[in-house]
Amino acid sequence: MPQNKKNAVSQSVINRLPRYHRYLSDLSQSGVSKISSKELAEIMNLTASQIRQDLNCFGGFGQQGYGYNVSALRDEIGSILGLEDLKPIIQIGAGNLGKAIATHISFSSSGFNLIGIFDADEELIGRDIKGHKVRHFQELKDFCMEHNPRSACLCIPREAAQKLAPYLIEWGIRSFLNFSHYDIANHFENVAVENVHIGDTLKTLSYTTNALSDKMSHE
Amino acid sequence: MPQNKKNAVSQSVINRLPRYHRYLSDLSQSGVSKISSKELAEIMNLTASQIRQDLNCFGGFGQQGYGYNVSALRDEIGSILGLEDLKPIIQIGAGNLGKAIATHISFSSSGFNLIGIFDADEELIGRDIKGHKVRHFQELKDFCMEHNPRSACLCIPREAAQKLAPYLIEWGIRSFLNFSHYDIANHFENVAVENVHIGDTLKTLSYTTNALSDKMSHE
DNA sequence: TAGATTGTTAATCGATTAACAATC
DNA sequence: TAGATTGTTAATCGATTAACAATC
Repeated sequence: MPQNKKNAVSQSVINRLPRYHRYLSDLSQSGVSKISSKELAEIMNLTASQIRQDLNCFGGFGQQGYGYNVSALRDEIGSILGLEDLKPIIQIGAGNLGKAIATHISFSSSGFNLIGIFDADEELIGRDIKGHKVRHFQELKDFCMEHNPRSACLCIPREAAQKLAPYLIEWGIRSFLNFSHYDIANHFENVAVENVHIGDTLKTLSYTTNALSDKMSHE
Repeated sequence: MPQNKKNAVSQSVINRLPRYHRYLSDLSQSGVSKISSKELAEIMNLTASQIRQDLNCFGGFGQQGYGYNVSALRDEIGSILGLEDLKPIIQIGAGNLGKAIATHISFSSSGFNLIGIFDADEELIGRDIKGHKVRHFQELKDFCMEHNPRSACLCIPREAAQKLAPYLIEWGIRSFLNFSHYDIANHFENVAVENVHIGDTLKTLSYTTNALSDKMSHE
């Protein structure tokens, strides 16, 4: 039972956990064994209050008068995030983006185990990406039946995602890392979706870039 | 003057603007010319109230009793985001991720104009990515002096980002699309940073995936 | 005009920060 | 013990939702 205190932990807290995990891993590897919420807050540019509040959603991991044990806390957060039990995940799409994701991202350090890569492009079928032969979409159903992945990483265009989503869900997929512009969460219930829309992020940067120039020129 | 009403628009609102823009573009292309906040809310899975509240940070773009003109509103939001004036941007890193970003992302539809790609790996120098010859880091300073980019897309590991950041800022870069784990915003002032940490997103998905299974098995 | 829907103010909700007693 | 720092409650702040008068 990973969640031992409050029943519902807010999305904002959950979104901060990976960053805590990252900083604590780094600290641990630099040989830091003990840290206070105040020190960590300084490093991460947060308030000590927020850190203590966040952690206490899951339990009391510190010691009064002392602080937190860095590696123990890192492990606790890793366990809350479910990073130890590697969940099988398939990737759909082996184009430019798909290749980069499969090569660049460490699924295994994020709680998943990449077990297959699929594409529709004959050109790509059979190629090797990180030790995985790219398989044809035709094999998807049988593969899902056999290996029971519950998660998928979608590196395909919106139309393909829209077409494929109902099948994936029928075949047991329940959680998605979604790079497509198809809004899965709006169309299906009881699915977990994380969208990565780099174009949207760039547009936000466009706004803040302009706002920054405005600000600087008014000073 | 893009911001004509309130002085400070919250980050939450700004983060929603690209999604509005995307949906309105799609609607416009599907031939929809008029929409009410209620209808748009339904499609986007938001509340009508939030949409009206968000838009009114920037001005009154609708018409009482009628609703909003889809393409006009799309253009207004595009203009707020600064998508028309293409800001020169350079990309640092032409590895797997860099290649995918440069190929996959349309900078020009997000307010930027990619003017150069750089890497340190001799192996990659001179290669062509989307019509850009990959240049060596050595050329960075002169290139910045000549073309005056203010923005950079960092597709390099943390150590490289940490080493390079002070130089980039010295050479005039003020805004970053940051794929590295180096926390630029913590170390420099008056810079605009958007971080893309796909590993963090995956870890969040790991949590929600487990939470979902728990939920489903308790029903 | 009557109906619809905005722009905007007020009420609610949730998240962050501050404060402090508990305790190592 | 005295000092430090947590866990936790209370206060503040901001964001979302509801309500409604203005108006097309």
